[in-house]
Amino acid sequence: MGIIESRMFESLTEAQISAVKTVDGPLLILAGPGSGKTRVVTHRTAFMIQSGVPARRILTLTFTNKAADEMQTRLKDLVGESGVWTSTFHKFCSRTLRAYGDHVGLEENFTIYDAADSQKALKQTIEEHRFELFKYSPNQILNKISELKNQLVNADEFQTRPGAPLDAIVQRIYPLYQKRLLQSNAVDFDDLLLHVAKLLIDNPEVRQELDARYQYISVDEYQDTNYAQYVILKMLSMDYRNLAVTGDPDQSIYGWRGANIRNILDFEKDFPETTVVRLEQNYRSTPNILEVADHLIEYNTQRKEKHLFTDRKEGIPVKLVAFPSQNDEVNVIAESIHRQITNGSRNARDIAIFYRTNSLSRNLEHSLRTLGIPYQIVKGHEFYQRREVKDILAYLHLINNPRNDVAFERIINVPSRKIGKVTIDRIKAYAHQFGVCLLEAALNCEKIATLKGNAKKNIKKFAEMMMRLRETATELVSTIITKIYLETGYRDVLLSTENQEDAERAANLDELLNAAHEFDLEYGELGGLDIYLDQASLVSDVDAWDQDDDKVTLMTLHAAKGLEFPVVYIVALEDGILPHSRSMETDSEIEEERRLFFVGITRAMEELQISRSLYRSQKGRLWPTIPSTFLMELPREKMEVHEPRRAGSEFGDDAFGTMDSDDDYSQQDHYQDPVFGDAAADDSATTNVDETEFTGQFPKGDGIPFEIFGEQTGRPPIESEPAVASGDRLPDLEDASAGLSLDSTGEETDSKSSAETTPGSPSSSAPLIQTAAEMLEGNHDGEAVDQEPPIQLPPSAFSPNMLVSHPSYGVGRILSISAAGSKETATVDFVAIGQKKFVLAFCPLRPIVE
DNA sequence: AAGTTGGAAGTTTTT
DNA sequence: CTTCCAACTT
Repeated sequence: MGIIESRMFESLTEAQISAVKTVDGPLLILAGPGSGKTRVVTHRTAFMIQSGVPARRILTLTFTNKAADEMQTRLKDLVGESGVWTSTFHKFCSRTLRAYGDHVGLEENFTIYDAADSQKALKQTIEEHRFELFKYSPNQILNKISELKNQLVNADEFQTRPGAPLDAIVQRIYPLYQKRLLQSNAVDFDDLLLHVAKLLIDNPEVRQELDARYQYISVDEYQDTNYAQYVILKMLSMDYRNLAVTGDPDQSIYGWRGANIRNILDFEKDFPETTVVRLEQNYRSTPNILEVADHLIEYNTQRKEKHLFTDRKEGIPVKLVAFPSQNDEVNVIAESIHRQITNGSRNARDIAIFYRTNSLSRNLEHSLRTLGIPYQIVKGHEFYQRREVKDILAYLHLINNPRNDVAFERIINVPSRKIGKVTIDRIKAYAHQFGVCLLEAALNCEKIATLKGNAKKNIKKFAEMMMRLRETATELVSTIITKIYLETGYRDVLLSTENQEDAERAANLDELLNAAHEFDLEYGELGGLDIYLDQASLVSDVDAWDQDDDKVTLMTLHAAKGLEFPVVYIVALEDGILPHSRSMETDSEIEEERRLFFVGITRAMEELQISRSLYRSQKGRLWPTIPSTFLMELPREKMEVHEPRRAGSEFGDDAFGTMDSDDDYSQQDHYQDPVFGDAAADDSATTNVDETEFTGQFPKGDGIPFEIFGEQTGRPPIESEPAVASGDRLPDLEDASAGLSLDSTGEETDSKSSAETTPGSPSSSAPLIQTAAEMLEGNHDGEAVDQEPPIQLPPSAFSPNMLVSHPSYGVGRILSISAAGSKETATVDFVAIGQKKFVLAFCPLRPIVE
């Protein structure tokens, strides 16, 4: 062992070695981002095996299959095939329940309901008992039940708080929902943990047995465990207290799912004999990136003080950029990525873009696709959420577990069998009356008096077909699926139409079959229908991410945890997005949002750009944004900042209200101003690069009036993006030097980029604004229209002889200006169409900075 | 019974 | 903007 041991340790630091060598007793590894945590855990496991711990006594728990697979692979590299069980929490619980489920009323072929299934089950419960929900949604009730389950509160244990109407409703529904799940031999996600925890609490002999089986347990991402998981770990570590947990309180981002950051903060109280190892050296990021992360996270109070350090070279500054519009944001990022890839400085796989909400990926996708940049969106559920896939899975579920009523209802009439709602209701009534599942009721359709004629015949046919399919349950999954296709004709129906969409669906079904075939090959004897369905139910988003695929990665900040990329973009640092509007109520929610941002920042190895947009569309409307408060918490003097900055002096007075001119964010005040709004402020905006003055990054006259309450004026909110004028190409990540030189010269314009972008080129001629009428006509591309969209500009922004651009008429030169004040009018000579007159206060003219 | 249409509502993160 | 659901038509 000596030789192996020394080779194994040679690449580790002292702190890491001490963690690796602590095999017995509780161990807490506080591992900062990029501190080589996975290496430590795998080396530690390898060390245990070499020290003689039987591999089957070791259990490694992670949150995602991706993480579990990686551990497995890396362990294999160290010690070869070992037989250590590496699993996600949920999968571990599922396996445990398939063996011991009888203690909690489950048969081994139970079904795992996903979120949609759970919601259907809840809705069925509500419908069946005719509950009045008042103002509450099924989802709110489900969330509450989920919360209770995470706290291991059973249906019969729930104490309502006085004066909480939701509690009262939940108290009545929860037991019935739970009863329905058990009757269907089904569990929801939370049940997987709840049942196992209860099983261990209520059955000392089982607890003892499992404790002895898993004598060495190690847990990844411990900061994200909830109470149920905590109890499970505790119960499994009573006789054999060899519990090693790894985590970072600063990366706890699943509080909303019941994760309790106290689990890690209080670990030493729970296990007083704990060995604590701190891994604070970061091997991933440059000092510049690390400092931004460190500076930010200092604002949190709920944490263990930790100081990240690194040996790495300083690298380039982190960029902080404000874009005029979200289209600019995504386009500039996409162009930047495009350049990096085409000039060979980066591979697509080196680059990632993170966002707070999935909906933000849409624009990014569009921009990347336009430039032909390969990308992958990390959203693992997507495939399994497709209708056709869910339908076939429902057949599989029903074959595996005939009591799965949700599956039954899903496919009883898919493909169409002329079985309608009335018929189904009659089956349900019978099932309810006799306490049987829907499939059994269907089998007994002869006995259902209300059914007759064709309805009865069709039901019977369906039930008999299901019984035939049931006989295939023990065959290979791919065989079962093939038989489903044959018996139901589902795939043929799709192929029989000319419909392109149906063809795609059929192709997806082929893919499903292929995947099942691969599963059969991979798992062999260890596979089987229930294992397969577990796989399908317990995928996490990040599981779908393919590290080796040479594509730009797009993912949520949540999904990004545990990963790293040389180049990272984080977008939409805006109030209400990050921090998210639904997570701004309490300090602890804000702190979690801050940790989420911290996680995003610390994924970056070499380059990082953080951006926001001055406008963002939501629900199809364009709104002005407020910068995220987190942006104020960054060490701006160490960063490369491209933010619009208020310069009231531009127009000689403080027409836009009082503000603290030293504070970039004081412009927030202007979002309240119904007349000039922030857009006016942005007009005058200068860009602050490293706190120096105007650099011309933002054009004058890109002002857009807006109404906070768009409806009140009868005019819809702005529905098109405010465009960037030519020559105002924003700095991007790979353009660091350009941005910095601007800074140093203090020059007003970026002549280099204005030369690149000719006025009138597609990227610079997007319409400033469209009226509702234009929208209706689909006039998006700046064709001349009679109606001039109203744009307000500060009067003094124009002067004779100035070059201007108009979204419809293109480029022109101002000939003269008349009648000063609010009716100030300009006569403009357009290159394309000749002279035109405009009232300056209400026209979309913008100066072209020369 | 099935398909179509209209309106309303909801939109965080995910095992 | 999207999705879901209810009411309507065929």
